[in-house]
Amino acid sequence: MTLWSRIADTLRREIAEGARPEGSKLPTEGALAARFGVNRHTVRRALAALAEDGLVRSRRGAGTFVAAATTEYPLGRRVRFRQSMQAAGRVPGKRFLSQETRSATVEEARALDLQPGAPVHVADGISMADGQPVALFRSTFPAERLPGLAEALASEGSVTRALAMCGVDDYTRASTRLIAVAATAEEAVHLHLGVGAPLILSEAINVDAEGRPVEHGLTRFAGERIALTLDHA
Amino acid sequence: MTLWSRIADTLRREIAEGARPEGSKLPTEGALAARFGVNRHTVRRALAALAEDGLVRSRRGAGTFVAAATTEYPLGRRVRFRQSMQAAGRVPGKRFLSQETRSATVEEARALDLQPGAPVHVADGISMADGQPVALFRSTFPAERLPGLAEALASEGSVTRALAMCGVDDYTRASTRLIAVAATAEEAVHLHLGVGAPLILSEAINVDAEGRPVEHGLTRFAGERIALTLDHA
DNA sequence: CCTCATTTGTGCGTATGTATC
DNA sequence: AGATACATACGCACAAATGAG
Repeated sequence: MTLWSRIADTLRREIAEGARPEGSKLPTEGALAARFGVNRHTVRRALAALAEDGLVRSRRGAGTFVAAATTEYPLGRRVRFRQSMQAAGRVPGKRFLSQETRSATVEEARALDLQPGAPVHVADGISMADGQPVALFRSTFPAERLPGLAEALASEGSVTRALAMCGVDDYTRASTRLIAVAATAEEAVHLHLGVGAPLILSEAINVDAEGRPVEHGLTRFAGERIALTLDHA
Repeated sequence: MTLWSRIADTLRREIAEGARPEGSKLPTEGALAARFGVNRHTVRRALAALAEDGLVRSRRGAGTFVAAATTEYPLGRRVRFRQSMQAAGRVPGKRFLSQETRSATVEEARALDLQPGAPVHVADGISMADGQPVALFRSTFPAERLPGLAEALASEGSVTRALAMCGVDDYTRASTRLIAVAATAEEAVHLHLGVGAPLILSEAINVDAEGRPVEHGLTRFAGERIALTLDHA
């Protein structure tokens, strides 16, 4: 219909067809204006529409870039990052930022059903999809119940496999709480987002087959790169 | 910071404080430009930001109007329209459009775990908040397991109470699937929306305490009047 | 470290189209 | 039919952030 919507559709198709891969830089607004024979404002209107759909992201002084497609992440009683990413056709990745064993805070003790001050093992890290960071996590485990977990986490790089090595063959999610928060400066750096970008903060408790808590997970998802889906089956 | 964001914030607060009630018409773009001493384009940028947040809606030739506040509707294992609306400070309402008992389609039979062709009771209706339509629903029940449901629905006007009269004291949601659709002409009429308005189509299965399906719900929410929230605690 | 060209973001002025009342 | 009001589009100018050198 309108000029700007035709331009937006043209760019949309170029992105969908793969001619403009994820992360690639679009031509400058001026160049696009010349290509389509319109004013720069008209191009900007088209780019605003694409940005609203989450297809592109612009950075002042740098340019406009094709955003990564959002990955579907189902939330349910069985939540496995690795499997979910593979099901979504992405290559999962994980990097640990730090690990430590210390006394539990009041909140951690309550979440894990421990005595206050009991030892817990805490791991911080980044979850990635196709090499791009999509979430920051902090996992807290009851240290006394899971001896050798620190080494297992480091060697396996997988929560599921590390827990299996500590005798926890299976675990399920008991609860999930979701709130929206703005990215802090540190979070923004790790997730390659701007400060204040919307994050989904997920607080989860995973329990073993007997219902005893084995992990307290605090995950901050990059809201625009991950779509959470609910399936309480 | 910017001119347009300051103008947007000013208008946002006027709306939040109730100085500009729902449905009221904002001053014309020209009038706002004069009031803030800026160009009309700057006012348009501010109004675009408000429209993106869903706070206002503009109609060419008519003006810009304050949109009705969205109602929060939590989705989880226990989903009760009446209670959720009351919790959100709204007066819930329900109107049945039609009811019939017939043979189940293939999809309905699979959803309710019935033999194809088994009798089902189907109720169509409108859900309202503060007298305004917010959703169209179609509930399908296994007729053989719930004798007398039709009369119960008609007399009680509540799914929860009607099921209770049929011996289902409690039910929980087993699964929810959400997709976005455009409103058909008929849906638009019932929901007081334009044709093509975005709807959220929710397909849900509710089960009794033993896990047997008791209701298959197909609900079309007016996307701009209801915000679905997920909290499966 | 600083400079500087590049690129997006903001803002104003103007004109025309088009739906609404 | 006419006035009003929003939608689109062009042109110009400057600010602010980026990134290369």
